This record gives sequence, structure tokens and C-alpha cells, in this order.
Amino acid sequence: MASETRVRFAPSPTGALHIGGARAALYNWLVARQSGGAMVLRIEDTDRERSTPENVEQILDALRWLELDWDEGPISQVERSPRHQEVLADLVARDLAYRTTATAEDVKAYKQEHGDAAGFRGTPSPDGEGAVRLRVPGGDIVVHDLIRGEATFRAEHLDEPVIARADGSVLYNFAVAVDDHDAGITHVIRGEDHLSNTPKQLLVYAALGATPPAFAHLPLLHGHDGKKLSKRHGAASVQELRAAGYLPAAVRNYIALLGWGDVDSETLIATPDLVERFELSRVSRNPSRFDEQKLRWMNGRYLRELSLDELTVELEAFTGRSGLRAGAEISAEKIQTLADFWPLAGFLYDGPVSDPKAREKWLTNPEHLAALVDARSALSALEAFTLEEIEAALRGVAAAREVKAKDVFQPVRVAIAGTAASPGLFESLIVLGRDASLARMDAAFAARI
RNA sequence: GCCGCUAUCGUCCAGGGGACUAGGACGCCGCCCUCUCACGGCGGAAACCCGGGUUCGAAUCCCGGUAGCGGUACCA
Repeated sequence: MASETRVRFAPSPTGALHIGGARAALYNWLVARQSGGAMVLRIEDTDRERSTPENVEQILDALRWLELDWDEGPISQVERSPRHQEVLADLVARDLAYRTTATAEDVKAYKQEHGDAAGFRGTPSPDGEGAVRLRVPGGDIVVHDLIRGEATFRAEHLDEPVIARADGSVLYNFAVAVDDHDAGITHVIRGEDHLSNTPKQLLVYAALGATPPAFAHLPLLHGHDGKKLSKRHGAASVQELRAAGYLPAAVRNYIALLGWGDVDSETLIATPDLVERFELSRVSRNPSRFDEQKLRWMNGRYLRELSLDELTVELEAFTGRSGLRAGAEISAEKIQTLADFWPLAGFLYDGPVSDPKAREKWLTNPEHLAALVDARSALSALEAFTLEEIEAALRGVAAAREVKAKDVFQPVRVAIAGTAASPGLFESLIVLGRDASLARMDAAFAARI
């Protein structure tokens, strides 16, 4: 029981869940699930400005969509304030921390005098006013990181960190250590941007007389231009990924591989296998870039693994339409995302789309128009409106007119779909039905220039 | 500035002293399949940041440089 693995995901609710955050959540979740341990969700909401209920809900919503469930929480950091105050008072009482009115200017002045590399050392204010700073002892502070090995920080370089504001409210580096300790967290898995803060947190653990958890700092994720991920980088948040028509399973697979690779470098790894094979120690130390093209490819693979029933459910949920099964069936191998479906197959339900270029190319030439007319009559004369019959009829028209099949198929396609790209022509005709197909061909001919 | 982390194809991941003629995937190019668009198949181009050192031997270990990133808040 004492050896149970306990991890936590502790986002600050600043808005949508970023894919970097999503990856941290996933890695934590993988560790929890593979070890049979627990994942604790904690909302780091000590910055009241940014923490709104809406922002918190967005995070939870993203996690639920990704199907990453947590075992405890969400815990609000703010609500743990009494405990923070208790610990804070204790540290001050034991002179491990002290109140001081030193300002940023004072810190600057100190460095001017002692050198840039010298960590700030303040003096307690006589009246016990001001912010609370933690005392920094001498020696080296070593972060034992599961991913990077050891990172050594010399204590003398470290400023005495402010752990509580003058008004008594506590700061992140203090609260995070107290909370992780109280929650019995055994593994802190988070972004590399926290690595430099870890020594400060280690100091808090030391002041508490507590054994720190194991740390694992994940390399950061960058956009395609190598810069930090932002709105400018396409679908960079979980909600954007969802809106772009990606499947949670594909997103999990893709994100897992951003910074982690197995020995046999496979790319398609289903979630249960991820749980089994994921190893923190094999996480890369290099920052990686989010490449939506690869996600698109991967999503296509996951889409094609869905049964027709499953795909239909997904597409109907995504588009908000119903009765899409026939269209789904003939489009399955042509779409990469759920969002690709409607532009490709919407014409089956809402009529031909408007694509002047396609009309110009395939429905203005007299040859093409004549082929359309021949095709129309061949289709109307068919005994049965089946795939074989339709194909034979249309190929027959091409043979009789001594033109390539394409010169018959494309005019028909543009007539029924409005555009030059669609699911298979014969299949599309069947889904539409003979009457609707013929009507559309008539309308297209009537609209010729 | 100071402190820290990182450096293999365009991108992601593998290789961690000899098996490297550096492997896989996305993307790209070509061919095949083909009614469009895709899917699928086959083939191709494409990388060890630079400089020293250690070693019989370095992509791999060490040092330096350079570059990128992060931290440096009474933010998280």
C-alpha cells in the first residue's frame, strides 16, 4: 500500500487544454493505469485572476473527451488554503522561512553587489511584515529525474524564493509541494518548464522533513515553426482537435509518440498496448513538434478500423445529421477526419454543391454534354439499378461514343455531385437512387451554358 | 546577464563504443492500381550541429563552442 504509485495531473485553468497538457495528462494516466495506481486531478487555481469555473470545465471536458479518467479530485488548490497557512506558519515559527519587505529592486541591488550568479539572501523585517521567503541552505540541490538523470543546482545560485505574498496567500512553488506531499504523490510527471522550479520545491520538501517524489520532466512541445505552441499553430488545443474531426483514440496514439518511442518503433499502438508498453525512462529528452499531417494520416487509419456502425455513429454525432450510414459506407476509405466527410459526401443529402470550375471543365464541352445525355438514357433503361448494371451501362456509353470512360464518368459525377471529387460514382448513384440521379442529370443538362 | 536542459532525415521515433552501407513512420518524389478523390502496393531522395579529446575503433563516452528551449514574478 505504501508502495502504490500515485501520480497527479495539475493543470492551471488558463483556458483550453493544450496538447502539451494533454500529453502530460496522458503520460500520467498511462503510468497510473499500468501500475494499478491512482491518478489525482488537481486544479492549480491559486492565481484567482485566471481561474474561472468555465476554464476549469474546459479542462475537465477535454480530459473526458480524451477518455482519460482520474481516480481522485478534482481538488482545488485554493480550497486547501487552511493547510497551506498551517504549514507556512510552522516554517516561519521554525525560522525555515521568514517575512521580509524586500522588493524586486532589492534583489537587483543585491545582485549588483554580489554578482549575477549570487542568489538573493534577504533580511527579516523587524515588524514581521511583508512576503514570506524560504531560507536556502548551502550545498547542491540535485533533481533526480527519471527522464534526464540528475540535474544539479547550486544552492548559492538560488534566490530565496517567495512562498507567500504579503497578504498571506501562498505561491505555486510552495503550494505544489505541500499538496503533492499531502496527496502522497509518488511520481511528479510534468513539463520541462517546471524543471528549474523543482529545486525550490525540493527545499519545501526538506523544510517539511518529507521525502520528495520521483520527478519526470517531459520535453516541451513546439509548433511547426519551432516556436512555442500557440493559437497560430492550427489545432493546438484538445477542443480544436475535436472540432477538426479527430478521434480520441488517434489523438492518444499520436500524442503518446510525441516524445516517446518503443524499441521497435511501431507507430500504430492502441491504447491498451500503450498502457502496457509505455516507459517513462524511454521518454525522449528533446522537444518535439506537433505535426498535424501525421495526425491526419493516423486518424485515417483509426477511422478505417471502425465498423460501419461505429463510423456512422461518429459521423452523425459530428455532423448533427442522421441517416448517414449509406454515405458513410462509400466514403470510409476516402476520409482522414470526421470533418472530411461532409465536403465529400454531403451532396448525397443536400444536393449538388456549387463548383463552377468543375462545371466549366466537365459540363460545357458538347462531347461531355452528349455523353451525359447518353448516360442518362442508358441509366433510365436499366432493368435493375445495381452496381454491375450501372457500371456496364456507363462503360457501354463510353465504348459506343469511342471516348475514355472518364469522359462519361466525370460529366455524370459533376451532374450529381456538383464537383469533380466524390465517392465511387456507381456507389454514389445507388445511394442517391435512380430517380434522384436522373433528376440531377436533367437539371445539370438544363443548366448548361 | 545569470541558472538549467537539449542537439540523428523537413517532422516524430529507433540506434547509447565495432552488427551502421545509420532503421521505421509521416511528409515529399516516381511507378503500379484506378471513374474523380482517396485507400493500398512497390521504389527513391533525405540526417548523426561544429571543434577537440579518450579509444585499435565514436552517431554513441568526455570537454569546449554554437544553436534552440526553459527558468530567472509577492504567475502557474
